[in-house]
Amino acid sequence: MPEGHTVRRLADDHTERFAGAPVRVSSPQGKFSDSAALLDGHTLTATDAHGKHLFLGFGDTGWVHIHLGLFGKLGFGAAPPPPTDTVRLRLVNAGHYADLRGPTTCALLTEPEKRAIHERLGPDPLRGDEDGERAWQRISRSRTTIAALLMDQKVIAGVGNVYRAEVLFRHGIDPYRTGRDLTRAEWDTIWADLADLMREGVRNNRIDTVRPEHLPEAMGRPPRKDDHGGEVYVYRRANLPCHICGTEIRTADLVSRNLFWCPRCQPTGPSDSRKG
DNA sequence: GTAGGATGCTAAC
DNA sequence: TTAGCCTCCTACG
Repeated sequence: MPEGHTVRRLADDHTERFAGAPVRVSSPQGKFSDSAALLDGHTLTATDAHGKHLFLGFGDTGWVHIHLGLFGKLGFGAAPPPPTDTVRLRLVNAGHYADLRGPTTCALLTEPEKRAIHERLGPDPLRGDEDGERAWQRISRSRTTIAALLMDQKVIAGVGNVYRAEVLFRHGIDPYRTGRDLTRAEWDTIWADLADLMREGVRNNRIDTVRPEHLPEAMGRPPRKDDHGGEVYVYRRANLPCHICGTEIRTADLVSRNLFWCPRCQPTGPSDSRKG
């Protein structure tokens, strides 16, 4: 269940558990066996995260590049259970194991190959090395909707379907407005808010976007349970009442992902590009 | 038991 | 624009 905050967290998890000592590396499933053999017994020397891409560095041997995709998972524990045929990559040391299942990508890369991946990704709000300027250069010239731009990893790295929906709600922005229709001030606010939300996501290992004053307790309503673990305004709340205004949350398919928004709190902008 | 969806992305048409 | 990747979980009979 990975957006950028999860991947940053996973990088830190690997550092805590495995960095600085030799690691047993295997691929019980077999699809990563050749590379695993090259890495087995080597020391984890570095980890890195950029957007939804995770990198595990093994000195001169190279970088393991992991992308979880939609359903990849990394599981940690103390003593490794008997491996099953879905475990693509297993790391083991004296006190820990990590099992990788179902990733879109698990490959051994050279340093230049890793660099090439960074170069095709947009700025990541969780990396301190950039502000939102590079993203704004693309957004301000684009006729694409802001909802689609936020999901484009070349524009901004690490935002997924939850943060996309939630950040637009938090700033009352109609998801169908185009990039070029956005003001600089609106974009700066979105970028800053994403950085805050995602940093909190790293800390808590879940996505919470509801401001304290809108929590059910503060609104005099019974506590609720969102099934993905965090408190959100609109994500996966289609046809339920908006926490703020009570209007039914709407949903639509946008670039084959489910979009959620409140039509009242996120009123249609001046150059609405909604179809149909 | 089975179908379908999911916090993602790419290659091919 | 569409199919494909590849795993887990839920909803539905």
